[in-house]
Amino acid sequence: VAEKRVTLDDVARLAGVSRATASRAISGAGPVSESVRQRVAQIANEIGFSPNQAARALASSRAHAVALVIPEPNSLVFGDPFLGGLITGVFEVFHDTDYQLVLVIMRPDEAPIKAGRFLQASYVDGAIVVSHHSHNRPELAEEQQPIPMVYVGRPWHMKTTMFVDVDNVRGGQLATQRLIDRGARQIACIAGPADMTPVCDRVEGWQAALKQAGLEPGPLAHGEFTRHGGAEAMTKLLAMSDSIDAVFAQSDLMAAGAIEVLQAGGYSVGDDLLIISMDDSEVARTTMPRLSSVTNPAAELAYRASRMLLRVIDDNVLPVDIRPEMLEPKLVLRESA
Amino acid sequence: VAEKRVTLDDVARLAGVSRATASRAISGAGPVSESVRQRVAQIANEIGFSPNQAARALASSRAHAVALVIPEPNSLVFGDPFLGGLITGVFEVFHDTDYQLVLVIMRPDEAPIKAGRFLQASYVDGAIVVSHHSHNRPELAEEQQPIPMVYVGRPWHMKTTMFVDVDNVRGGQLATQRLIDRGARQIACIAGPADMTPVCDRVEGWQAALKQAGLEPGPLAHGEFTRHGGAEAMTKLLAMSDSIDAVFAQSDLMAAGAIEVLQAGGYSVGDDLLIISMDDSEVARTTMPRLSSVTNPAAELAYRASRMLLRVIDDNVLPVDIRPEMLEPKLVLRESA
DNA sequence: TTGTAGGCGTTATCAG
DNA sequence: CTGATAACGCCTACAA
Repeated sequence: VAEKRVTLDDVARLAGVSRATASRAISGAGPVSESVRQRVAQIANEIGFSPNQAARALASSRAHAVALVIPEPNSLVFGDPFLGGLITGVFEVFHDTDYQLVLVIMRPDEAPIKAGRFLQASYVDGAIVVSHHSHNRPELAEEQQPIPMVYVGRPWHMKTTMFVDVDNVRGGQLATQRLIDRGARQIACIAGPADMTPVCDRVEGWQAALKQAGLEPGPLAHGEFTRHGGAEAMTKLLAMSDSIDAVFAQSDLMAAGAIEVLQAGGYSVGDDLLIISMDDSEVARTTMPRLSSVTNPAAELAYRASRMLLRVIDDNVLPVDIRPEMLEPKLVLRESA
Repeated sequence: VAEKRVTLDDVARLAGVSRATASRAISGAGPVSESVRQRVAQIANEIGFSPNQAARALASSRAHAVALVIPEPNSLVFGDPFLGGLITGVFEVFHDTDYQLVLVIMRPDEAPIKAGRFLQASYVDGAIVVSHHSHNRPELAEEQQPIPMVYVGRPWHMKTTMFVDVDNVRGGQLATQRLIDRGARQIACIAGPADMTPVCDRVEGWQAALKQAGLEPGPLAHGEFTRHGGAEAMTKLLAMSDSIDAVFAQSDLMAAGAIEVLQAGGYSVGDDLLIISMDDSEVARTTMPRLSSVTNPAAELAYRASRMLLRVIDDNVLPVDIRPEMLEPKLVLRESA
């Protein structure tokens, strides 16, 4: 377990070249003759050399790693299909690069200092931040950090243009309009936490669609982006009004929770009462009835965010030259509405 | 974005002490007078110093990071409740330590070299490996790596004692016995990939219970540990025999897939045909009917594995002095069997 | 308790 | 194209 590590010196000595040359040959930077490159590669392989990342990072002042920061509790991270798709997508992109992806999950009860310091510690060359709430985590603001940061979901303070998002206002409109088209008159909304921009935007879209149709805004309830949060919100809504005929839920998981409550209450979902959600994840296809849903393209957002970050840290594009990217949501119809 | 980094030298100078003293004060190692410690801390905080991890790692030859290695495709990782619970649990433990957890997801199509080199690159001080298949990934064998490795799930080659697992043979028995007790006579098994020890163990338990009850072994079908894998396996089983009256599915997700197939085929699950699974995750509580399931305590396994690793890398316990830990599975009854 | 000095394994800047 | 040589920022005996 404790054999002496093989270093670049060993490779250089055995290959009969200087350490500098061996370094160039292995890192692929700088000019090296083809014969030397091959010999060095051969030897490195034989003796099982792998460059010490710490030394490399120290000397080059590049960590060859990026962080994916999620300021949410663990259980939420691994239960939510949107976050799952996002994480998967980001991993997918960085698998094909030289960067190691480090998943940083911040608990709400955790001192801001830990993640803040992490980002400042030359541990990573850049970061992607998702699910950003407003009030907490000031250390996640771009101007606080020495490394480039890309946000998934429009940040509250628009000092940065480095973000990707789906057009959530439009998403809320699309969903609500569908309910209106199906003849619903009192349309409620199950929203996520009120301190996230996507949540506010979707509420705005919901209100806009209702207004345009000349309908009164229905009741609104906020909750966590979980099955349980959706169930609780639905319970609240039923207590607020007894004439709801449709619900716009802001995530598939919340809709699934709401459906359970509705069915327990004797409603026939998709019939007495319509429901439509947002995400269009796997979950939308496994509820009964299956959910009509507005897309929230996790994989595409992940791809765009990753590319955006790589443009800055790899291709030296300046952050000020980056334009935000906005994706169009689409309506996917199934049995629930 | 590009201000000069503040280093330990800056702190030392401003505090009027040597770099060595500043280092001791900040890392908390070695003797420092209380007054100096406070002054240094104060200054460090004022000028926003955070130690460069690369330099620290290089000098101390400790990365202050550990890896959680999962040799499965992304989609499987973020869809499976057992893996989700495991990851969550491991994060939970390391949140409270000084170690940064790095999640390493290996794709099947990925060159072994990438992960292997990663583990050798002094990137991490230890690793936890889960979901280990037999044929692939020789680089995940402990003797191949210079760092301590703990396995979740008994490894194929028993050269190491550093593993934690649930008693899968017992789990298979418990599940199958329940079906027998309910009066089932032809009991099929939906198993995970045949190259994983937990899968083989559960099959063994299934067979043992049947044999002891004097029943013929029912049909067996392998598949991926996914909803889809379970559905496919169930389809195969139905083609193999038309008198199955119960199924032991090796994961909740597989059982959920199987249920869909059965219901589409007109079976009344929990009535005509009993089904029982293993994991006892959230999924078991959201299928219709809800699943009877044998526990596979992800959080507890995560906790034990993490502690085991910490004993070796933090408390200098020798790997040879580590005993494997085996958890007892329990039967949880619901409507499906 | 504190300071001095050497080294951790690479990369990068120069000459040659 | 190659080889010295100096960083990179911190830790850690060792000596004071």
